Amino acid sequence: MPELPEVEIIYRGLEPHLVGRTISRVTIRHAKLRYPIPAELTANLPGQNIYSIARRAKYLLIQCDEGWLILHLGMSGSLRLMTNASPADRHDHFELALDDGQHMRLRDPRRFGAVLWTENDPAIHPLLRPLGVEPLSAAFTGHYLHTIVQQRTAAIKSLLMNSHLIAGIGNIYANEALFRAGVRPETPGHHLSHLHCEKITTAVKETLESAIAAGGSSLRDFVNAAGQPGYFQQHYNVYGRGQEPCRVCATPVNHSRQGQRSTFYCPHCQQ
DNA sequence: CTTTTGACCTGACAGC
DNA sequence: TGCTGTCAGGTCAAAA
Repeated sequence: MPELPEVEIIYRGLEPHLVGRTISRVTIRHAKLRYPIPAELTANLPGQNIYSIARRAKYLLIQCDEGWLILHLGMSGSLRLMTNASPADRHDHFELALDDGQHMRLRDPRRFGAVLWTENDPAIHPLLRPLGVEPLSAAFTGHYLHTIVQQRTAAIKSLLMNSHLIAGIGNIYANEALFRAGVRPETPGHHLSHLHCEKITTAVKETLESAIAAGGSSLRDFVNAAGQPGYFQQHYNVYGRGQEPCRVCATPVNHSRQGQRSTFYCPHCQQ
């Protein structure tokens, strides 16, 4: 479920509750996620203080005394904080108990998520080091996008979703951003002009920022939420709207498949 | 090097 | 009520 805006909201929601706390207990119920959860966390994390939290792409980074806990929610992961720990569900795989009695619980039915540990700077972790630019950072400019797509034949949607180029744009927001930019998802990278790239970077930032802003309103309920901020009741322009009329021009939205991912676009608004 | 495909998992839903 | 097939918000490794 989590795309970048949701991970950002989770990060903001967790931050005030975790920073400054001490980990009192670690429970691993099912270690087989995308990578095995390191068994030694159970012994090594308790007693460590939490200094800071950060987000990089869709990874959540929790800085402790002796290293960093790296979390990824995959396709179906969710995190929630609770004061009174209810009995664990069969998909509740990992849990941190804090010194103030709160519990942070990871649920992930499909188990594509990850819980990792590193004692080094997470930026050089093998999974994070190859990541490209953060789409919301000042480094993600039309000029930058143009330089990377210029010599590539792959579809712009695939390029936007390539985390080694731009980190953290998932299927929903790739579709939505390209609608906002007025660019067809299957356009080969090297067909895009500098102006196209300016429009796309602006559209990516605006789309992500508005989703985060919409999610911000549910932030207040984060602790009590059932761990499912959902997609903030986003109303999408094209994603999931195959055959439905475009909100701008009423042309039926086209639904196709690129790679093995669903692609949606308005044949009139996106040329 | 770039691009595409397969794999990892479970659950929800449509259709028979 | 099953059963089967398809699809789902991610992303790495291997193949082409």
